[in-house]
Amino acid sequence: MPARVDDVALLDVDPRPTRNRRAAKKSKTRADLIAAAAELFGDIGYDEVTTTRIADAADVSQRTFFRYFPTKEAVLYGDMDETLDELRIALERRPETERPLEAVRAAIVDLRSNFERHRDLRLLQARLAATYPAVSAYSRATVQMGWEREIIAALADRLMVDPMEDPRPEIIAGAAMSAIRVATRQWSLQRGTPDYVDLIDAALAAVPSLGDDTTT
Amino acid sequence: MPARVDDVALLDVDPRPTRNRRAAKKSKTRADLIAAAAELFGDIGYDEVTTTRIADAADVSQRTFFRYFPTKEAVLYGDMDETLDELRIALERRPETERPLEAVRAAIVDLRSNFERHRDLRLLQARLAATYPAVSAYSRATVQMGWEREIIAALADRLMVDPMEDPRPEIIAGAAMSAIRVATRQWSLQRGTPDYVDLIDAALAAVPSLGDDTTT
DNA sequence: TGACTTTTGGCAGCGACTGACAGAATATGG
DNA sequence: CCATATTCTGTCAGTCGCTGCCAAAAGTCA
Repeated sequence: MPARVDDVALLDVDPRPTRNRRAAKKSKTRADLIAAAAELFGDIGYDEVTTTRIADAADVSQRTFFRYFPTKEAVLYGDMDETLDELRIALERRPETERPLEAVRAAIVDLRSNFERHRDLRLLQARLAATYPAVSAYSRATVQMGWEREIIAALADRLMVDPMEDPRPEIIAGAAMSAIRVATRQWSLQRGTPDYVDLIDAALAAVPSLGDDTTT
Repeated sequence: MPARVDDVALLDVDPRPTRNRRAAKKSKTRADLIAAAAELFGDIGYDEVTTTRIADAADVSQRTFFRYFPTKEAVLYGDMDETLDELRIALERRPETERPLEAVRAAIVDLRSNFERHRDLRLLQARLAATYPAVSAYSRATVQMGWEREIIAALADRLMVDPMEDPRPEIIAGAAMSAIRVATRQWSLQRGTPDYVDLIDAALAAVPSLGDDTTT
């Protein structure tokens, strides 16, 4: 009696208000929206999918969609906040003795588990960014800028300088982001066959002595 | 009789179809839109001005506005195509013997006349980009990406490499763009008092040996 | 259970942007 | 100078992303 399974599941739901059903429901809705969006974007394309359609697929109203994500682009990069948190932590963990660029490189290698966790989503993001100008623009202006901000903050701390005055943190971060962009493009074009982290690692290795304190 | 002046001006208009009245009218409309937009943006703000309002101020319909500019942001950066052309030419003029980053630096110094020509517009762009996320995003995703593309193409030519394979052109370009961004921010915050080109020059000087062929 | 807070849906609306079409302006050949 | 072909413009109607508002539903806590 397979129907039983559902019954049990239904009965399993505590009819009494559980302490944080709200939080659970919210994160479920959020995950549903991200999943629905990813599937629709993958199947149909980015411009071709409306926010209403995504909301319908996740069984919420369009109004609710915009309570969870500020823009249509944001739902495609639903992993961003989490990833930036991990990047920040990875950067903080690097020993002070490391040279700036080496610290960035090592921190990104530490994100390997994140990359694997979101592998399919990353491939989709890269593919859509290569196809749709709106996605490309969002990636540059919001996602990559987010990464850059974290890197700049970490490097400014390390070098003990004000990043508004000393251009070096932003320059190193810009070079690193360029390397990451190249690696991501190569990875996407090869549909994820080479290891992503290895590609980034190799691209970052092409950044020369940049960031040595000896240049001060 | 000051009225005469107008009469003469009116009579001066050749009633016969001049060979390129169209082209003249088009460039006038374009210039009018840019000027009207700049004034409104400067007085009221970016989000606060609608495209219809800009079109009205330039005495055209909103539909016509969008025949001249693909987006509202584009009219604020109406000098972009012209500037990118000048940047490309300046890069091509650099002798092959120059090291990559030095060529970029020198090419940008050569744009001094462009910067002076569009000084007020540049200050406005920088100010609005610091205030309105939409402008900031457009600046990053479209304007700065345009500069970067030119620099990458020039460096790839110089180094005789495929920029899709070798990450160095994009890395050097990314570092240079970061330096330019820092300089632009400083220039904008100081309301244009220090010379813009000098600031960029100084920021670019902070980019270390990056781009030496010796790193190959 | 009942009062309180948070989340949701529906609606109405704004503004950026687009396709279609008809009329005005302009270029071109005779 | 005129007729004709070409290009540009305004108008209109429509789509879509996104927002404020309010009332209903769901969840929390005593």
